[in-house]
Amino acid sequence: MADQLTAAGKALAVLGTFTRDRPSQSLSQIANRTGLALSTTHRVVTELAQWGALERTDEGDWHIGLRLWEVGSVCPRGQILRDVALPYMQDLYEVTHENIQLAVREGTEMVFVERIAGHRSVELRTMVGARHPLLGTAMGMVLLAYAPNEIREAVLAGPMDRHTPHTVTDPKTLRAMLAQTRRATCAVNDRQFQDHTVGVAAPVRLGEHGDVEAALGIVVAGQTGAAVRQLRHPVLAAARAISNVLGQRAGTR
Amino acid sequence: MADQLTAAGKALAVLGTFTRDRPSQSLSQIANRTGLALSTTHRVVTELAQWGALERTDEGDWHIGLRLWEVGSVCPRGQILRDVALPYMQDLYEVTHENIQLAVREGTEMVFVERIAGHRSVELRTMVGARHPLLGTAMGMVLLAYAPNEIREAVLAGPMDRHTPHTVTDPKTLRAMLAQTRRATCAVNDRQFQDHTVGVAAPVRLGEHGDVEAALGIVVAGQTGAAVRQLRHPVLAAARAISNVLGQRAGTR
DNA sequence: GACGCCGCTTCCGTCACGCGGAAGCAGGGC
DNA sequence: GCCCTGCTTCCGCGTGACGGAAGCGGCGTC
Repeated sequence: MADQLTAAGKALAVLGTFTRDRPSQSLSQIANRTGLALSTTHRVVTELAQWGALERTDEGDWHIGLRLWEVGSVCPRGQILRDVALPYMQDLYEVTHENIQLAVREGTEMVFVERIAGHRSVELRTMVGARHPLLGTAMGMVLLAYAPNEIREAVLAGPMDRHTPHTVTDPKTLRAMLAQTRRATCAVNDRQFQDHTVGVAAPVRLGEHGDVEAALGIVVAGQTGAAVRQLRHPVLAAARAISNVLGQRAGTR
Repeated sequence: MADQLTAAGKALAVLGTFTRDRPSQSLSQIANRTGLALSTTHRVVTELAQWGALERTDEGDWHIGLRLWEVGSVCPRGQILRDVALPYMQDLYEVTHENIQLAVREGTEMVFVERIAGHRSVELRTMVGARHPLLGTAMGMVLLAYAPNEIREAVLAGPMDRHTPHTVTDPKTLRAMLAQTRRATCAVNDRQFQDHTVGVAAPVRLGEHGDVEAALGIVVAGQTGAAVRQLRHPVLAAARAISNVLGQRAGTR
């Protein structure tokens, strides 16, 4: 994280050092990670805190402030999307009691925006706010299938992680699966990411032009075949319902 | 929103102009609201966009970017609290099918952090990310009951909105209600905010010292008396469960 | 209790970076 | 074609940001 030397850039660099794994850190840790001088860091941090972007713990460490969360929650592809989708994810969860997830594509990755995980569902590795590659999951498959060409090519040309023996890494097969995803308006991931778990995902359209930028997915344990195929309809219906609400909103804005 | 004249401050001022009601705006709108010169605004906005804090719509308007949402989601009292609480709110919702809400206190107000609202529940006015005064709601009563003295005094001395004929505005009565809230570890709001709706709320403890900084609440329509009293136990249990998880987390951090 | 270490805070002189007026540009309405 | 509005780019001036260094305070050590 080199110094671009612009004042606002330093502030953003400071904010960027906070992650889910490192939600709070001391002044010198921030200084180290940003490469800024300690005194500079101090000034920037103090100013951010004054505005409410950062807060201080009793121990003197710093963490992201509620004010910044509030502003971040105005993100159309973040909290606002989440707010619209949650009731439908809710319904879906109640029927299935499995993990329900919502993600948006950001470049060649996806960011998890919402997740409903009751106590009875499979334990998942992903977290809200986390980034994840597109390959290897049903949600990623959906996002990739409807992504612009350059994104698709970049991903298919890039490195591919093999998570399980079932992970598909052959570009030709992947292309066929993407075509199939577009045809069926939904993707199924059979143990490609984790052994014993199967995912089903469907596209959510947002924006004025109805572009697909989000995906709704469900993850279930151990089942294959007919049981999974039955999940397609509720998932598709929920995704379509969310898209409809978003479309209406865009119109009335 | 006067100019404090510091560079980072201008960037923050720009971010601060985005609200739920105004999620996207043009360059000149931002310039007007911040009081910055157009060229300055342009430079700042461009830089924020480059980092990912802002994004541009096809129409040329600006809105909060996903990157900022990601950073905001690292807020302990925001998304992280939400992630811990959601499964329990989930369970509570499934039993009741009523609105379940989570809020944290920020000064003399509260900020809604999470909300589960199925299609069958009462329509509420509040939104996730919104601020709200403490008086007049069960959740606010809980937050006020456990707030530092100076906050409590400030609120009781301040102006009080009367929402319905049932709204309590007498400081003496309010003090008695706060004491009762602490005694019962939960608050009940009988039609003080909206006619025909009743709220029940319980404290959530977070932070190392187990301070109460959040409240879990439920809002139901039309009922009073015994039906409401029965809600106290599940709400209390859920709030306690969330507090426990948060306590353990703080220990292992 | 004195010493030293470490991390945070404050100070201040220098200098480059941010500032905003003004000019240029693109769209679109009359 | 003209004007008007809103966005973008340019550039010289002056001020606010920079970071080295000194000061401070808490804590562990001898």
